[in-house]
Formats: sequence, C-alpha cells, structure tokens
Amino acid sequence: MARWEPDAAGRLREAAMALYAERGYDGTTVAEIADRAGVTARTFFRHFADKREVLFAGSELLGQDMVAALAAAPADASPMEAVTAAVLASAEFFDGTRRDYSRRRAAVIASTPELRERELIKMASMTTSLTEGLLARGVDPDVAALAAETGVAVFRVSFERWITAPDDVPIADVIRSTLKTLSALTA
Amino acid sequence: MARWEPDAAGRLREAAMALYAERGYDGTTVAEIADRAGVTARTFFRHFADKREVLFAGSELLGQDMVAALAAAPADASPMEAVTAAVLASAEFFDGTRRDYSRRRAAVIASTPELRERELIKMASMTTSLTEGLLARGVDPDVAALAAETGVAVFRVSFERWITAPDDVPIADVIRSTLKTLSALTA
DNA sequence: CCAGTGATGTCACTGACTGACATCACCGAT
DNA sequence: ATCGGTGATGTCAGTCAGTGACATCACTGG
Repeated sequence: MARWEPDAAGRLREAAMALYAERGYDGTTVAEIADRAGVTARTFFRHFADKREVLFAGSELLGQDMVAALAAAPADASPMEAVTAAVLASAEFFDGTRRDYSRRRAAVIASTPELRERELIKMASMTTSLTEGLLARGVDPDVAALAAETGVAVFRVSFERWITAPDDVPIADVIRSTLKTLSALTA
Repeated sequence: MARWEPDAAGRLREAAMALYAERGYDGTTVAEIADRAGVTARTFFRHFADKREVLFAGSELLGQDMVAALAAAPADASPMEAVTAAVLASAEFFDGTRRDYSRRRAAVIASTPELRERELIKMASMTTSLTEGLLARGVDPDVAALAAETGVAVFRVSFERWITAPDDVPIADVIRSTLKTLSALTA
C-alpha cells in the first residue's frame, strides 16, 4: 500500500469547494478542509499558499491558453483582433460539463469579498500576460495595456452573462456578442 | 486637556504609510502602527476594518465624485460620453500636491500583493457604481457594464501613466490622451 | 451635580500561516 | 539485499491578524 493516498491537492480542492458551498468561506476553517481530505492543516499550506488559493489553482492554465492564442494570431492581425482570438480561446476551458462547476464556484466567490479580491488579482495577472504578449508582437505599450484591459473586461462581462444564461448557449457566442456590443459602444 | 489626542484615524493613516514605506507591509505589525499613533491595536481595528484598509480610507469619495459627474452629464450624452465625464472628474482628486503622496502610496501598493488585491476591489466597486449610474440614466444593462469596465480601464491606465509622467503633466491630459488611444483601438 | 455617551484600553480567544524538526515508504545505486 | 537519499507528510511551537466582552473616564446635557 502506498504510504499516502495520492492526489492530496485534488482532495483538498474538492473538500474546500464542498465546505465553502455548505458553510460559507468564513464558516470553514483550514483544519476542517484538511480533515475532510485526510491530511493536516500544515499539508494544506504546502499545497496552497493560503485559504483562498485552493479555489484558484489551475487558473494559470487559462492565462497560458489565452497567451498562446494571442501568439498564434496572424502577424498582421490588429492588437484588438489578436486579443479577440485570445479571449475566444478561453471558451475551450468552460465548455461542456464545466458549466455547473463554474456556476457553483462563481456563487461561492461572489458571496465572499476575500475570494472576490483573489479573483480580481487573477484577472489582473491575465491582463499583464496579455499585455506582455502584445508587446512581444511589437504593439505600442500604451495600446497594448489598453487592449489587454479591454480584452479582460470583455472576458469578465461575457463570463458573467454566460453563467446566468440558458444552458445551451455556448460561451463563445456570448463573447462574440459582447465584442459586438463593445464596438458599437466606442463607435 | 482633552482626554485623547484628536484624529486618531489620521495619525494611524500616517503611521501606516510611513511604516509600510520604511519596512514594507509584511514587515510591519498593526501593533507597531498603533504604537506610533499613540493608541492600541484594538483601536486601530475600530477605525479600519483590517491592516490593508488603512491605505484606502477615502477612496469612496473618489467614486462618489465620479458618480456625481456621471449623473450631471447631459441627458442626451451617450453612455461613453457620460463615462468620460466621470473619469475626467477624477482629475480633481489628484491635482496639485497630491501627486507625491500618490506616488509613494502607489509604490507601496505595487510592492505588496495583498494591497494590490485591495486596490483592485476598490476599482471593481467603482465599476459597480458607474454601472449603476448608467442604469439610472436608462442605459441597457450590458452596455452599461461594458462602458463602466472600459471607463475604469481608462482610469487605471491613465493613472499609471500619470504617476510615471513628468511633474508638469496634468492627469486630465493623460486621461484625454488615453481616451483617444481607445477610440483608435476599437475603430 | 448626576446620568448617559463615546472613544479608548484591557484581556482572552480563535484561526491563518510559518519555521524547524522528525518520520518513513519508496527508489536507485552499490 | 541493503543502504543512503528523497519527498510528502506529521508534529509542535510560535507570531500575528482580527473579534467579543467588559471596564474606564472625560465630556455633555439636563
């Protein structure tokens, strides 16, 4: 028999989601999460930097995918076109069965200021990544910063709309619709 | 003699800024801030919800001014025009001597993830306020959300540029320049 | 002169997070 | 086969943020 059950991090993630949803973030202690996952609190902090991070592990992947899509855009694409490609790349993350999970997770986050803060900084880090990706494409720094901010704003608004939309609406459609609204807005 | 020196909150704010700048946020304890301000840690938490908030007290005022400017925009102004007026209203907050203070404060915040998180949620709250202001003007919800996000993005980018710009550049000029960049971007 | 108020202090407590050290199944080299 | 790492974990003691309950006492209005 293995000395430890494998995938402690995964068990901790699930335990945290369940407890946060059940008793709320504030009503849950790290010790309780660790207990349910069959480890000690000390081990929790070896896998996740803090009590919030357990809900955000893996969010770097989303950023990486978006940056990859940005880099893969045709060399002659405008900054905003490249950003559009990046935002559309996020769609793959949320297709299919992830929708329910996304909803539950979003509900927990929305109800806890501390988790909202953490989500915001993840978005900001996404903005930074996109900005750097644009700079690598030779885009002017100010334009890059603004295009990245705008792209993340589109993502955020779209995600919000998608979560509350009927089940059969794919997120890519929502994103395209949001982009259309944006160009009408600034026209 | 008064029983207590007046303006404990003000003294706490100054002590916190000084210590955060000197030893860093992590290297400073609430007890030290309170000591320097001549009160106890318990009193610190009576004035500020937590160790971060001491740097953000008063930020609601900025939001209020922007919302007021939004409401004061002509009834026939487009959503983006109204948002522009709101963002330009922020200029009054940062004119004159506030620039140095803003720079020092921004430096401390930039160097501490926890403080960056808090700043981001203040921005998000500003976005919410602007969105509500636009809804009150009868703007379509999706358009309102996006216009608000865009407005705050413009504010954020402009503020960043202003902080690093030469001393004689007024923030209003930077904002106007950023807005110009934005319309070029989405054209 | 007296009762009430409000800003503060004191104290005890919970819970997040950290550093140091011990443990022990597993794995690769001898 | 066995011996010396290695890595994921447990244990323990400690710091510090943040909270609730209660005491204090200058000031204020009657």
